[in-house]
Amino acid sequence: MTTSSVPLPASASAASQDSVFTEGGGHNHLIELLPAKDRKQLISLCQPVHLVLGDVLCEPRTPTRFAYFPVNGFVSLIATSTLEARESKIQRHTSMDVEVGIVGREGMLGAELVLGVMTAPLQGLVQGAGWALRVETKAFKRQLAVSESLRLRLLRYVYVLMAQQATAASCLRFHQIAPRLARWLLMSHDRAHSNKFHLTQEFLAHMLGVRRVGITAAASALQNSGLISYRRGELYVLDRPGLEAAACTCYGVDQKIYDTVL
Amino acid sequence: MTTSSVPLPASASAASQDSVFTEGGGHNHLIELLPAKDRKQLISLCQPVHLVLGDVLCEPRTPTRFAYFPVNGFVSLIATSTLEARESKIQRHTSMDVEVGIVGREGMLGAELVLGVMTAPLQGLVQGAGWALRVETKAFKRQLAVSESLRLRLLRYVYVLMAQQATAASCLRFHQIAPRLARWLLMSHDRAHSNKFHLTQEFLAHMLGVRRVGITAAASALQNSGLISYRRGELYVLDRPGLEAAACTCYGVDQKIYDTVL
DNA sequence: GGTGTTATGTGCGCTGCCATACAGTCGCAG
DNA sequence: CTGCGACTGTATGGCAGCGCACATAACACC
Repeated sequence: MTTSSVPLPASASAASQDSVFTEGGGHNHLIELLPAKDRKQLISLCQPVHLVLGDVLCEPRTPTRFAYFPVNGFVSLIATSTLEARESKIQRHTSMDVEVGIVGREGMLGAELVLGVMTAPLQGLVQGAGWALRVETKAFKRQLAVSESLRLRLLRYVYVLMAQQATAASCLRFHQIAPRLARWLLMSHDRAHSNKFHLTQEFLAHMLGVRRVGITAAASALQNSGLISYRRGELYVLDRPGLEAAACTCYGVDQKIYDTVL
Repeated sequence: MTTSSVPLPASASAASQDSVFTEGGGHNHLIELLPAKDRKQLISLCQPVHLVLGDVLCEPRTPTRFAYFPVNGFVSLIATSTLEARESKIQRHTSMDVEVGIVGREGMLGAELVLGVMTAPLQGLVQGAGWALRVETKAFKRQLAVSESLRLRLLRYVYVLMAQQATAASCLRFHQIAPRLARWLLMSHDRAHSNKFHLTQEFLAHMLGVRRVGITAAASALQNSGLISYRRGELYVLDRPGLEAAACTCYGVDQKIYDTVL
């Protein structure tokens, strides 16, 4: 439920002991891009926290308590929709949630604070365990007020988030399960810095907003093509270029927008 | 293609002559909410322009030349997606575009400028003819720099836009054509300030990202229920409460977010 | 090793939407 | 009034994904 705020590796020596800080080269990209002074100020307000798989960091329509800058882990942004009974004669057992964005080292969770709104618009679900820098809402807003470079940088990130959501919308509407699954794996692969994922088909179904059997079919196809392999909650990316070919172009679109804007 | 920049009613007297400025009570909501000084400054930079049905005010990945504050007309934000041949053995003739947001008197087109990005993320298609206040990118950015109330207000609007897009994503994924059509009509009704629309089924299909025959079926159902009536490009809203009951809850969700944030 | 739990694979009937084609119907210009 | 273009209604066949039910496989723990 709650994020485990561990005793932490605060100093550089402690960090070098902890593999999660050494592998993949360190920091959150948004923070890394700040001028040294602003970066240090912000980091001094943050505390490292461990993101535990399955933790919910924020819920829609509830006050934002922290902003998170993922370093190693990553978080899914999930839109929840209500079921209308009239729409189907039978009760729908699969949930109506669907992922509309992913936040990893390249971004931040809590962008609404930059817009002056204290209420989270989406659910934030930890989808890859790891570390993040966390800062309290109040301190973060104070820092936003004094650090223009921070503000400007994060506003541009908000643009990226919006573009990502727009992409997600048309992707959800038009693309089939298999290409969407491939895209999802690529996006996670980028943020996990590992070829190995810990996830079940049930979870993937939840993310893509489809039935589990739909994932079974799509994942089998990808496995038979030699692009991935998986067994009981462990999934391995075997052929990344192959996955890119199998994914819908939405992957490249998102990628490109991020690169040009940030 | 281009917006017709008409000779215009610049003075108050000219405006009182022109019915579009009198009916519905006047201004753009975002502008109206500004303190008098900031409002006047902004308005002095703007020129009224006529939004012509079908005009494209901005294209994705191209520089933003103007920001628009609709007064009477309204604009659809449209995401364009590419067709992947592998996804269907037969060529798809319906377009892959879909609307992910609407901007009317309650909002603005060109919110990316507030985020410090000069490139439009989506296509802006005039969907209801009418008037808007238009301001050039450069002047607008200068004004943003000096008017904090403007900046804060518009940032909050960006939040609303994001929420709208997230809603659209899950709506596209889970809801059927008829409720989505009802929702679309309600959203347009709110912004058109009229019970009469000028639109074809072809156009509606384009907006919802479905085939025309899908619209025929859904619209027939709504007409048979006495909620709307239409013939050859003219559509009338007959029973607004009935439409609200027929629409998916996404309508209410969007509404509520706007009310609480702005 | 046995047992319960979790994860994955399969089958079946159904529905909602798709692609395509074509037939009315209305409005308008010649 | 007549022919044409634009708009709308209807029909046919197909497919992707749905709800549901159940079978198998791996692991985890005693």
